[in-house]
Amino acid sequence: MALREEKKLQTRQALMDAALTLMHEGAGFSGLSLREVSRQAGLVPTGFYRHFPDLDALGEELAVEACRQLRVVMRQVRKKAQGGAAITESVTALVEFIRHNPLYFEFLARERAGGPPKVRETIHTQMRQFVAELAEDLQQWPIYTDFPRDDLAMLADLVVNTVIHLALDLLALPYVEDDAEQVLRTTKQLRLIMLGAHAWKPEKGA
Amino acid sequence: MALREEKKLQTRQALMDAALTLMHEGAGFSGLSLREVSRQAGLVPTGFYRHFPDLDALGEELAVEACRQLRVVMRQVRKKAQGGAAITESVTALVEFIRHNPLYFEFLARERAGGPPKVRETIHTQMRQFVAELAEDLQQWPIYTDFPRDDLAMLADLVVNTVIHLALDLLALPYVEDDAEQVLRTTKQLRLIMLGAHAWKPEKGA
DNA sequence: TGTACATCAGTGAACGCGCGTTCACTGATGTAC
DNA sequence: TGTACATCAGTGAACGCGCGTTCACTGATGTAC
Repeated sequence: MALREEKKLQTRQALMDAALTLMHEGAGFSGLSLREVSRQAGLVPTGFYRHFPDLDALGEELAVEACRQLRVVMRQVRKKAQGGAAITESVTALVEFIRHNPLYFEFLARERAGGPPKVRETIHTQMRQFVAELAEDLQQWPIYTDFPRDDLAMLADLVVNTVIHLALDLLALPYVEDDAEQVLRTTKQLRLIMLGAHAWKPEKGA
Repeated sequence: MALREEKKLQTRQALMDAALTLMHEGAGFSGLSLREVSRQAGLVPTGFYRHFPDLDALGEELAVEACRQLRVVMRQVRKKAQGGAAITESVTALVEFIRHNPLYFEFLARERAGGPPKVRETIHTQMRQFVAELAEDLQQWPIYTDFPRDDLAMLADLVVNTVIHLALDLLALPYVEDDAEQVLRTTKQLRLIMLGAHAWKPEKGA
């Protein structure tokens, strides 16, 4: 019972890849059809039901997988940042990762606000998780140890949002060849935020 | 030739309202059908063609109108800010406006990243315009007069993005009844950004 | 003001098409002995 | 190892349905005289 299971997983992955490919080429997830996705995956329409009850279920699975990948990136970037790397290097690492496998990130970017309710919910929950993780990370820096929890969350949210904004820009249609401008902009913004955080601490001690 | 023209405009508006309503209730713009929108507007399917060549054209019109409304809000908020109003009041003004006519803002939020190419393009162009206008406004403040243009654009982009993030949250499904937390968070973020901007100036003089 | 004609927003029937889903099936893979 | 049976991923025909779009039309509104 290994060969069969493996082949089934392959087909399942082919369906997910097919959906991502079609979404990249055309309209968003709402524009997909079950037959179209199955066709792209080299499967007869009815075969789809062996893997998902309907298209929405596949969408949710894509959301979960995309968030899993984003989590990996975030972990790497935060680790770099903790290791003392400059903001520039963290941003560069993120950009490279996004450029290397853009389809899942494009899914996140496009469906975060526009997708089906369940997909939006999954992404939203994960985002809150990321913000919480980053806030916890920040708290361990000497500069932020006496920040109130609320303010840490506020700061983390600002950082995550700024980074997501970059990701959205990088994935914008048509693909911008020259990242440099947006990357520089984001780097400056993060630096400015850090300056603000330094100035914040004494003022809002309570 | 006044009565007829007026009635036609009314029907046209009914079609746009129908699209917004259906989008609010269900999937995004890609999920709409021409027959469905016409039905909601109390029009027979073929009547649609008297007003738009196809659904995408209606989508572009929605994007233009939504941007026009957003521009009005931005103007008001910037005027308040120039009048010396606190960040808190500017944010409150924005929130009230969004709450008052949420459908166009929901369209912007959902289709900015997930909509058809032309719609995304329209919104993207408008956003750049807003950022440029804000940057110009900032330049006239005594504090920012010797900011390089690039840095002003960077700052304006950060502010606009932070505000949009709030708008997205407010329109998130299901509607959050209690704004207070998100509004406070955004207010703090803007204050922190301003602190950062103050600290920025001397450091990056060139 | 009244009449004869033009315009054109909205109607209703009809079309061919891709859709999601059902069903009975096939045949390779897996299991029991 | 070999055989007989079970599982189940993928097949292919069929269905009813809503879709976008065409066409000829109707009748109220607008215009010319």
